[in-house]
Amino acid sequence: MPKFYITTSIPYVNAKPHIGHALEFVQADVIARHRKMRGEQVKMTTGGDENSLKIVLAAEKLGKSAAELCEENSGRFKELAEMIELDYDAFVRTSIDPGHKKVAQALWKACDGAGDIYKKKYGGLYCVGCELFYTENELDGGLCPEHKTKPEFVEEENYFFRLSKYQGRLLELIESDQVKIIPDFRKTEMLNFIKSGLSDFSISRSISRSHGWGLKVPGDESQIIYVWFDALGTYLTGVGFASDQKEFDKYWPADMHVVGKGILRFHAIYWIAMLMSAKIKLPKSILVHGYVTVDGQKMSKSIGNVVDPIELVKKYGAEPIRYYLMKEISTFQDGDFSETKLRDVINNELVGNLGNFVNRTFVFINSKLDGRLAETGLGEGALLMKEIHDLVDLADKLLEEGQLNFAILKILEISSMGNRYFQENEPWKLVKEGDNEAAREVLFVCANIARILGIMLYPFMPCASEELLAQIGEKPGPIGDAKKIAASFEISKPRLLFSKVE
RNA sequence: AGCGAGGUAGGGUAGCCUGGAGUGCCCGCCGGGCUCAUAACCCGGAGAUCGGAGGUUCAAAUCCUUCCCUCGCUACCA
Repeated sequence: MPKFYITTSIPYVNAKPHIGHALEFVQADVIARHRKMRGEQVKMTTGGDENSLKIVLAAEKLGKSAAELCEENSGRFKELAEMIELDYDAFVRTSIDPGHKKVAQALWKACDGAGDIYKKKYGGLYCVGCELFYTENELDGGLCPEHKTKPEFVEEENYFFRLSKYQGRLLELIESDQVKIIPDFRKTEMLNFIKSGLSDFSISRSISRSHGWGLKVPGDESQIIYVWFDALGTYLTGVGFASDQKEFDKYWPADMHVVGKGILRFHAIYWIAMLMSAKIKLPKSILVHGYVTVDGQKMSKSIGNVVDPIELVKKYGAEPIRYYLMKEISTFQDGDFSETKLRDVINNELVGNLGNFVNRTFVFINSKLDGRLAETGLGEGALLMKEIHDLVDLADKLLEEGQLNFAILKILEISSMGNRYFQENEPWKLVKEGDNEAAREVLFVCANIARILGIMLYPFMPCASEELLAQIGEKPGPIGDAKKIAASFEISKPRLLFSKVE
C-alpha cells in the first residue's frame, strides 16, 4: 500500500488561531482524505511552534510564563484542528514534545558533522517584534516597517549554517521538480531568489536574547537553537526520527508540506539545504497557499477584523466553513472571507443546490415510491451518467494536482446536473399519470447521482458525506466506487444535510 | 528599483500556456415555467469597447511590444 505523508506548517502560538490557519488545516485535510480514498496509507502531522522569542514577549505582556501561554494557545490550535475536522496523527509542540528536543539536536549535530555549522560574529539593527535584523534601507524612517519601533543595535556571536554551499544543488532540485513547488509561479520566485545569491544564515541566538526560552545548542549552553531550525524539525519528529526508526523509514520523506506563501523560503531553501547537509531524504513537494483577507482588508489586530475560526465553526458548523474555504478561496492565491458571502454560499449552494437535490431525490423515493428502488437501468440517463463519471475523473485529477477549488466546483456541477435532470424529467408527473416504472427509472438515475455526490464530497465535507451515504445504507469508500452504479436503493429516513441561515 | 501576481458585464471568478463568433461558473437584477423539494428547482433575458495603445494573423481576452493602474515579496509573517 503506498504511503502519503503530509504536514501542515506549525503556527506560532503567540496568539489565537485565525481564519488563515483554518484554511491551511482544511487544505491539508482535503488532500489527505483524498489520498485515503485512493487507498494510500496517510499520515498527517501538525503542531505548535513554541520556542520563539515572540512567545516569551507575548507571555510577559500577559503576566504569564511562556510555558503557560504555549499550553493555552496550543490548546486552542488543537481545538481548532478538532473542530474543523482535521484528521491528524500527531500534534508536535516544540517546547514540550520529548522526542522533538532529540530531533532538533540530532539534526544540528548532523549538520555540524557535515562541516556546515560555524561561529561568526554578527551585528545589526534588530527588531524584537520581528525577531530579525534589518538593514538600513529596509527601515522606514529609522523604524521597523512592521512595528514602527526603533530597532536596537545588537551584536553577538552566533552559529551560522553554510547555506551558500548548497546554492547550485538547490537550484537543480527545484528546477527539475525533484522538490516540486506548487504552483509554478512560486517555483519561479524561489528560483529567482536562489539565483540572486544565497548567504549563510544564523541558526542560533544568545541565551540572553532568547530570555532562556528554547532548545539549547548541543555542546554550547550559551546558545539557543534558532526557532526555524527547530520548528522545521517537527516534520521529522512527527514520524519518529531519532526515536522510531521503523516508523520513520516507512513514512519519510514527506510527500507534501502545505505552507503559506510567507514561509515558503524556509521550506524550499533552508529546510532542503539542512536536510541535504544532514543527509536525510528530501520532501517531494511543497504546496503553497495565499493569505485570507477579510471583507477585502488585510486581517490585523489594529483594524480589529481578525476572524476567529472557532467562533465561526460554533456558529455555522465545520462543514460550511470547510466548503467556503475550499470553494471561495483560490487554492494558491489570496482570497477573501466575508460572513455575508458565507451565508449566501450556505443558502444558495449547500442548501439550494446540493442539499436540495439530495433531499428531493430521497424524499420522492420515500413518499412516492415506497422508499425502495430496484435496479432499473439508467435508460435515457446513461448519457448523463457518462458525463458525470467524466467529472468524477476530472475532480480526482484536480485533487491530485492540489487544485482544490476547481475540484469542488466540478462536484457541485454534478449536483446541478442532477437538479436539471430531475426537473426535465418531471417524475412527479409520471407518478400522477400512473407510470411508476418510468418514475422509478428517473429516480434510479438521481439516486445514483446523489450517491456519487456522497462519495465525492468526502474530502471536503466528511460529515455531510457520511450523513448522505448513511441514508442509503452506505459509508464513504474508495474513490473507485463513485463510478460503479449501485444496484438498488433503500431510503431509510430522509434528513436534511444543511439548514438555511437567516 | 528588482522580481512576482493581477486588471474579463453591478460584484466575485474561470478561460489565456496549446489563437477561431465574448464562451462558462457563483451572486445580484428582470421575465417566464414547475410544484417532487429547505419559497428550494428549471428556462430565458438585460448588462462587457475582455486596463490603454500599437503589432503579428484570414482570425487576438488568448501571441509579441509598450504604457497605465492595483497588490505581494525583496533574508526569517498561515
